[in-house]
Amino acid sequence: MNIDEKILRSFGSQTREYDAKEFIFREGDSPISYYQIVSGTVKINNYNEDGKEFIHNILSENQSFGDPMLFVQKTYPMNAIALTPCTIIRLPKSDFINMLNEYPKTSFEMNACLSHRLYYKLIMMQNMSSNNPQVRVTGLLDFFKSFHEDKSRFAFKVQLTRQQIADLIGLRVETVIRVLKRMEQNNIIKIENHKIFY
DNA sequence: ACATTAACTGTTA
DNA sequence: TAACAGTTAATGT
Repeated sequence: MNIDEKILRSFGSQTREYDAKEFIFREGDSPISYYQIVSGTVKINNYNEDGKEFIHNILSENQSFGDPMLFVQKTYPMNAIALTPCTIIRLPKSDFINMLNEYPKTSFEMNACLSHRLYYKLIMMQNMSSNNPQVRVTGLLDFFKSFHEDKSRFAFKVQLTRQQIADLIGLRVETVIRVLKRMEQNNIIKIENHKIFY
């Protein structure tokens, strides 16, 4: 979701800076705001019982996060953590609701955005239930490429580390490296000085 | 700090 | 039992 900053400001949004590694919200917190990234990257994650991290998503500029929680009376089931120093616009929940009421266009776009996420969540779930690691990696790359304009082959430069890819699909780095190497051999991706093109 | 390789272990198709 | 993901550890960029 990307809402015009002017509109957000006119409904009372505040801009705030976050340091790298700073929590923006934690599991169990009550949702109080709409969050939209102006600059920097944010990860949405969980830690399982033995402390292993699972990353749900990694977001960058012009993307929002946590917004589904503004429509249900629940606490966050995940954390949002700044990966890099970030500038983030925050719009309080009640003001966000006002905005949706007064600008039906933003409300409609919100629907489209949530639908896109729901669609890819489903696709990712199907891919994740595969024990074939290449299916999982490819599914993840498809998801991140879906935000990219140029759909042609090798046009998308993946901005994730091998470790982040592993944490996003529940595999080990070594496995991710092995799979990526095989995918390069099969001409599915291109690797240029460690950077992945899909 | 991130990526790669190698050698080994355990699981499973 | 051969393949292959995870583990550990060392090494490379």
